[in-house]
Amino acid sequence: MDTVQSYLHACPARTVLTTLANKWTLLVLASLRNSDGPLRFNELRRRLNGVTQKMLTQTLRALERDGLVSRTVYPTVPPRVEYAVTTLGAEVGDLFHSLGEWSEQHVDEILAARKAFDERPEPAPLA
Amino acid sequence: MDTVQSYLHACPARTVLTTLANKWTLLVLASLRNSDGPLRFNELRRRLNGVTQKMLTQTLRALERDGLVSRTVYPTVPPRVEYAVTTLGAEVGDLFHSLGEWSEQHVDEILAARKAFDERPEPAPLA
DNA sequence: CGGTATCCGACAGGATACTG
DNA sequence: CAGTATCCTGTCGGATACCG
Repeated sequence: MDTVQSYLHACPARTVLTTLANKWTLLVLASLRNSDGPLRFNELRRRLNGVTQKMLTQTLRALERDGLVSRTVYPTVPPRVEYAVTTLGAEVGDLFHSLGEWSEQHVDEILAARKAFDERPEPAPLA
Repeated sequence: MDTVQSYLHACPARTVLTTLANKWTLLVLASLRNSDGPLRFNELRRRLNGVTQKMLTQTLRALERDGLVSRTVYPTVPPRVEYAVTTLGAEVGDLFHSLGEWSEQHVDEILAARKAFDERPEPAPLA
């Protein structure tokens, strides 16, 4: 059991993926990566149609915590908070951009495989 | 709301990630990729120290469903079932191998950023 | 504007027991 | 050997309400 734990915890890919695999993380990262300059909280919110305040905050905190996104607060009234990708965040963005391109090229095959799997007949109960 | 749904569902990267981001998926894929030839259920089970039968079965079915892993049953007694990566599965394996290498190189930075974030002091309550 | 706090339903995933 | 079936717990993520 502890072998597993250490295996899983020691696995760098999991460390990275655990943050990235959440529902909005990649979308946030992609949005920030593709914009010119930093974005404010509600700008981001509008681009990610459907995200709740809670989830956007939570996602941004997780990315900030891992050093993938920077958060800059301007102490004005009303408050202004800007988010941007860091160097590290841009690198992750590049890696997942590759994954995204592969996905676009092969998603049809995956979907077809899935369809075939779901539609395949039950093995005859050898009456 | 449906904008989100269609956005999320149409995103190929999410289609791929949703399968891959589960706890054992990458480990299974990596194990099969790094072995010489196919592996049997319990061989796989032993390599992934700590996985339960249920989760291994579930993970393998998901990979098979997406066409990333092939499952071959030999109708012998006792039953023999072999799992292997498909061409598609090997490509995904390669992509995540790159991610794994990046992770190994930068996991320290991420962990450091995380530690710094967690240890940073509360902003003084400006008494 | 940019959050925090709370409640809640859905689902991933682990433990255990049984089967062809 | 290679699974299924069942139960149970923790976490993810959405809805809603309130705050500096």
